[in-house]
Amino acid sequence: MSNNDANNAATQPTNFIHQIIEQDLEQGLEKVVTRFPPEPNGYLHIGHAKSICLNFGTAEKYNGECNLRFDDTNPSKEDQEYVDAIKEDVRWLGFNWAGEVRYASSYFDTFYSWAQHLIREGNAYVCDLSAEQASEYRGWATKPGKDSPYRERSAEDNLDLLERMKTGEFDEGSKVLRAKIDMASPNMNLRDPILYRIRKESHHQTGDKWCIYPNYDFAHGQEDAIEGVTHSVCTLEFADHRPLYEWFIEHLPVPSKPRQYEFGRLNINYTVTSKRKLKQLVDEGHVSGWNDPRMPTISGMRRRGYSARAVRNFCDSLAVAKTDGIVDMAQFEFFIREDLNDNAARAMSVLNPLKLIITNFPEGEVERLTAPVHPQKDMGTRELPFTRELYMDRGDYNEDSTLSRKKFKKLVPGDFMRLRSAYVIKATGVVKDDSGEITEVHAELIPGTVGENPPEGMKPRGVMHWVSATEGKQATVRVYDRLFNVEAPDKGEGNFLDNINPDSFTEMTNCWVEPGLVNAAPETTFQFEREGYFVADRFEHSAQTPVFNKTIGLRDTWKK
RNA sequence: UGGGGUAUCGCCAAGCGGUAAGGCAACGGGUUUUGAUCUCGUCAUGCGCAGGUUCAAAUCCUGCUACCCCAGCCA
Repeated sequence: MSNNDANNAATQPTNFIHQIIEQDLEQGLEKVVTRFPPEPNGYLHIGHAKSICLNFGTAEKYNGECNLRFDDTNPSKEDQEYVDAIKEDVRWLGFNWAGEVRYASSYFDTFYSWAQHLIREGNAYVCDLSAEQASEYRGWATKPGKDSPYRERSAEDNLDLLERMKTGEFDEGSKVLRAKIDMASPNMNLRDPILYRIRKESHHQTGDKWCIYPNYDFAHGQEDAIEGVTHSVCTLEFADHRPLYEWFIEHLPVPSKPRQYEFGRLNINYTVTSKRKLKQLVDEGHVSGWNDPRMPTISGMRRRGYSARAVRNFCDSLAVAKTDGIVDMAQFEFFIREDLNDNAARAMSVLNPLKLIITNFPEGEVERLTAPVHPQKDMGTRELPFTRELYMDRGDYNEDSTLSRKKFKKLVPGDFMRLRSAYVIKATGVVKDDSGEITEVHAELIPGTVGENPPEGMKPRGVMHWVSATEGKQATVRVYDRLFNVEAPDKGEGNFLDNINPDSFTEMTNCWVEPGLVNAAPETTFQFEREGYFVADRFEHSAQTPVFNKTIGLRDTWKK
């Protein structure tokens, strides 16, 4: 772990889960075991990152262990692709799970024998009610449910029926195994919850071995118990399930007694964190895939250029509490910029090129200037070829020379400007095409101003970036903006898709970068000075076809 | 109108009976060859509301109110 992480860990707010753990430790608990238990039915997103940092971070903090366990109890929604992606994402975030990856499906035999155990104890029964009937029998929040007519089947019959469900003798939906608890419980989860349902589907891990699959409630606590998990941390919506979680732990011969604790899931404005919605964005082509740089998925953030450290720092800054708030995207962006400012190499790139001719610099000549890779940290230097023909950004020139020096720190006719890491120049004129558009800006350099202040009276208005038109390289730059243009895209009446920002993606193919950049390895991050942070695309960048993604702009306090 | 949660600055929050931490954002000043960074400063007589207990309450009690979650053979 870097110093940065260590420092943050030291200032980390103590949360209620850590408080509980510390009490448990004082009372003799020997080892803390946590787990991150995703279902492989989609890619991980920033909300999962918080859970990952909490679970793995907690284990790390107390010298315990954290398992990565796939809660793969529903083959109809799951896929090996997701299993692979999730493993990659957890590793990329910088965490190592204890031992091998675990799968709920590898405990299916045990679950089955435990179901038989419940039946023998008179605590479970096979129910033939249809889904609709079962729903009716379940009652309403304020209305108690009524017992299923199949509730009093004999243990022998139940055992036999369950076995036949398992071997595929019955149709999907025709039978389920239910726990016999209390149809009048004010907690709906306790109204004889379903333990097994028939699903004649091939499972990504167990193939066609099973025709029945356990429900979440009949799996999760037992998985924790089998793995010796001490603190099973989940999100708030599972609080109502805790009594059921405990019921199974009490009624089954489990090897350990884990406890469940709930915390508030992470919400961020201007985005959605629901696997269902993210999948919809992918399936319907609103984004290019799960790793589209606009996606709040871990793989999307990675491709966008966010570092794992920035994501971790952000997650660690988050409170682990029971409030369900919506964190401001600006808070996340702070950590992204903080990390990139510290670690990204500086470079220059002209996004909207406008020719800048240095009229007093000889044609064909190349002056090799050097510039630091980072303005504060010692990260070495880089070579910057300076030539007669350069590119500057169109936005850095304005014909109105009456603009105040205080307010407009860019090039205007007759005034001086510093070329970053190079000369101070004076704008002397422009060339326009027939339509009146400026095609060239002409300027002359002030000799001796590289690394030196200009003579009296030539104080530059400001500093601007540039790239040699003859030595620089052409590149594609992809600019991303927020995917949704409202704070809470999934709240309110309409479809969340209606809130998609139509301008969230812009591709600029005529950008110019300093020559060294095309050789950058994919995923190398840069600060293009005065523009923002960019990353060489993980999949499409190459020396022949340089592609950079805009990660995030520089903080901009310029009041227009 | 059943059950389970939660309410402290624009946002996220600490606080666990002794007189409102911190971060983000915002707003001012300084430094600067990135309008970046860095740096200095400002930002809750107030803790959902109303009562009560106490020398002392965001913290305890009572009663309200608001919001979130639960009626999948999803997790």
